[in-house]
Amino acid sequence: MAMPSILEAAIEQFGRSGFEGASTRAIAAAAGTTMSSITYHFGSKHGLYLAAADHIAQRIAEMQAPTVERMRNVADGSREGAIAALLGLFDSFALMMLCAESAPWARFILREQQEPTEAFERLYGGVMHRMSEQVVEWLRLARPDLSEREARATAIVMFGQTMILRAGRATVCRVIGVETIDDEVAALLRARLRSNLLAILREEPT
Amino acid sequence: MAMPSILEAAIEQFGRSGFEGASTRAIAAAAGTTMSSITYHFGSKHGLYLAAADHIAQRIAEMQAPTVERMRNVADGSREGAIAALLGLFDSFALMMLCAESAPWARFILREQQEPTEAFERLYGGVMHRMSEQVVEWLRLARPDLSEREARATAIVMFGQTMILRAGRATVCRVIGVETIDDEVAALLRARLRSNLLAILREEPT
DNA sequence: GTCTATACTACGATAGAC
DNA sequence: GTCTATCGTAGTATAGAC
Repeated sequence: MAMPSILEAAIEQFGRSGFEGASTRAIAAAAGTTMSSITYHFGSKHGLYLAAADHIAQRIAEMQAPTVERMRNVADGSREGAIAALLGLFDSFALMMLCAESAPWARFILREQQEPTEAFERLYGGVMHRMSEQVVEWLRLARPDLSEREARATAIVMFGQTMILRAGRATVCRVIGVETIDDEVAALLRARLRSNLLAILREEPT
Repeated sequence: MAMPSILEAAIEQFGRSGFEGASTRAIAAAAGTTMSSITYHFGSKHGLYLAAADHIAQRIAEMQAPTVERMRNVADGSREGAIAALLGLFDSFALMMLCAESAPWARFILREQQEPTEAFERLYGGVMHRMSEQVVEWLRLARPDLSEREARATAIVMFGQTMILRAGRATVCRVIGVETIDDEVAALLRARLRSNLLAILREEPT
């Protein structure tokens, strides 16, 4: 990136070093400006941090919007429609987790997951809530045997299968035995994810 | 914790604030000593960071050792034995992810996953490698239809279902609709995890 | 709006008393 | 081994020039 915006530089630095570890000087320098312009535009280091969270939520929402729209047409209220919609949505999540752009977002979000601050409200309210409620809704159609709470718990652990592609990236590469995830390995992981999701979604009540 | 050791305080502070954000003064103060004792015992801030990684790996290995031992007896070389061993092992992982002690470890490890340093070598070599290879071995017995690489990819995404209980904790609580995960919610999540694993492990080649 | 200059605090490392 | 004292550096925030 030739010249990132202040927000992009902030996400990068906050993600790598945390709120305290990141320095406004370094963020400003990376964005090609000076520290005091951060004060001018965002009020303070804390204001910049919250703006960074909003920016991430907005970018994720934008990135997932076309797929969500498409899957809403696939989901016709039937069980098979819901299964197809969920497979499409989780594959879209997986592609996001695998793309390079999500790396700085993930660093930022994972910190907030472990130690939630006001910024987590921005992330959850900005994009996570709508996405998870949509998954739960389709999951209840796909698995009518599950109670509301069981469906919510299932949605979470299903999402975990996708999230690990980013959150556990270093271990993923080690276990597969590659330096970086190329297209071939990405296809392998997506295929396994899809297969697992199908096994879970098609399961009949016993 | 009345008076944490320097290592415990270091894991806490490094996990919360990152390597740069954490201060040796604050770590020393939390451990009830002074900054220069860190220099004396660990050489430098960096030396303390590596020692913290070793400590985490050792504690995880100790915590999982009894279950691994028990499951090695359960795994008798048969498919059903391997399935039972995997269910037991992943449930043990889940209990670790749910217990309070793993919170500071997770904060530390997740940073290293996103931005691996020398400390990740300590974590991976210290405990992750043995655990993941054991999972892959049993998975190949449970799912003989999978190739080596498919089994490795499956092991990863299966582990993701467990890891999200810690790595995505804030979102887990929101989606379930609770403030903290009590015993009842923990049981719900473990049951869903087990059910999903069974669906994946019992799937026959199509 | 964007810069320089500066006030004040906190950092890691080290030296040396005991 | 553990402490205090101190050095040089870097942090945020603010004031004010332009």
